Amino acid sequence: MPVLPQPTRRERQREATYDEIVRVSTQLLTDGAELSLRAVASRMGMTAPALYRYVANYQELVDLVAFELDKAATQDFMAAAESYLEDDPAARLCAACVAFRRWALTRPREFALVFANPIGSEDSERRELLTLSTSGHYFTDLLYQIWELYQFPYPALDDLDPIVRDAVLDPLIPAKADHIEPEDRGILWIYMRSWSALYGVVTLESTGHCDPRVIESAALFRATMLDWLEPLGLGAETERLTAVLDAELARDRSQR
Amino acid sequence: MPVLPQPTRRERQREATYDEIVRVSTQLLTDGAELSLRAVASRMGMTAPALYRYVANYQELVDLVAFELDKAATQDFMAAAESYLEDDPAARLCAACVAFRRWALTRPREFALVFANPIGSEDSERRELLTLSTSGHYFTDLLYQIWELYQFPYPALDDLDPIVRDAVLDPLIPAKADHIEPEDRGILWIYMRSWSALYGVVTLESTGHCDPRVIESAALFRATMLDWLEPLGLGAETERLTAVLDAELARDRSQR
DNA sequence: CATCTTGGTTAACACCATTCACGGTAAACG
DNA sequence: CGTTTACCGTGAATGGTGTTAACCAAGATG
Repeated sequence: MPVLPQPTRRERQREATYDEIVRVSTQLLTDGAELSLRAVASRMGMTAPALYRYVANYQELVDLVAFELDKAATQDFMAAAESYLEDDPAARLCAACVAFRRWALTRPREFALVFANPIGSEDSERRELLTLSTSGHYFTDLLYQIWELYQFPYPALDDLDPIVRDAVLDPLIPAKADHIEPEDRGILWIYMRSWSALYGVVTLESTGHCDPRVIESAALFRATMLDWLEPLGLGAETERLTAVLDAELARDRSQR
Repeated sequence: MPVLPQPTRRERQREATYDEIVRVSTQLLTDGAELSLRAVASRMGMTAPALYRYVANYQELVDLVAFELDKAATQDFMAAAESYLEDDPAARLCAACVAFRRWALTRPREFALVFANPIGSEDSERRELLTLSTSGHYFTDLLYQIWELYQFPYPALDDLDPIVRDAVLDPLIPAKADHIEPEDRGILWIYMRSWSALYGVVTLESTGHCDPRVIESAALFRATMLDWLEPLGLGAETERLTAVLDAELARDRSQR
């Protein structure tokens, strides 16, 4: 029944301006300007009310841009990871995490928009969009690859809090979980735990609620990362991965 | 030279309205309304421009309110802690952390204002205010009390990254450090590390970037807390403190 | 008493999101 | 092909925001 032959001219036009809205919005942010409907419209040579033909309200625009920023940032993370071989997911994860931190430090406004944007627990609309987060999928995937290689221990379903069990079986967070066997979903618990640790340091640093010298030295971030090597079965590779971490962090400092 | 005999009538008046501004502002927030100069002024029976006689701009008002909210929240944490004996700082820390989480979950807007409010690294004005944060002082003090009792290991100054060493010797973060001997300042490193872990979970939960069921179950928070018992020399008391944690968390659930 | 400082006012500017009534134009349909 | 309809933009208006400038009255000060 659903026939979608070819997008009609009008549909193409609509999608084009839709894309332009997102493009201009992100551009606006990276230019250091405020994100506002008026500013976006004005840059497109339109008036603000016209944008309401494309987004329901301001918040929707913000969410849209957040999604797009996340997608673009993930490309960065992937690029950083690809400095290392495909069969070395541990090194790739280290590089990706450093890239994540770098992004959070160089673009604090964008970081806050994507990762500190408050989401009401009842707001199912925005929850769904959050679930699609590209970076979340990428990081879970990296973690899964590490597990395939190193078989780090994870809790059995029965050992999990029943509510958490439901949560890992049918996750409402961004996670590429479809290809993980239900019995192995305890891996997602490890993901949440490690993610919350990484999130803590990086948010602390990005928002500046941290001694500037601690940020400069990256010591807190580094220590947190090292703490998580053992639980991910990477204890034997500590030396090698520390080198990877330090190399990536050094690249940061020289760039700044 | 500096003579301050008694505050003149005008000075008292000024301070009174100043206090009222802060009081009305926090009230506004807890009422669920937006914090705006106009709203504050209107509630005080004044006009917005008058407020500029007291605060330089909107951001300064926000910082002022953030400071005040933090102070009030700390009173909550202390009250929760006082359910346990003064000579049991470990139990008190657990209770305070749960209270911290509870506050972050019930008042996400206030939490974001205080703990996710971005602070530029060059903005020394706001940095100073941050350094005075009441909650930070309280938590460092609790941690120090635990150290006095349990003597958990901490890095020697020489083992610290030189930059971090400077940071713990002359901290730019909220920390009650004056009474800690310089050689013992490695304790502050433990503080930063444990704080960043706690901060990660709580921020994740408060902003909603987390599966709602994980929040409901408090499993992530609980696991993070338990992980930090060992490094704080509380490994032998795991059972007792787990009970404390669960009791406090249970009180949360019943209240909601 | 005259002067100056302080703390408030009103008016105005430049933004912001959002709604509504309208019009033109391009697609869709008979 | 002509007519209708749906879409996409407009301008105008509403009510909100922070912020500045000119002004003014009352209290403090010489």
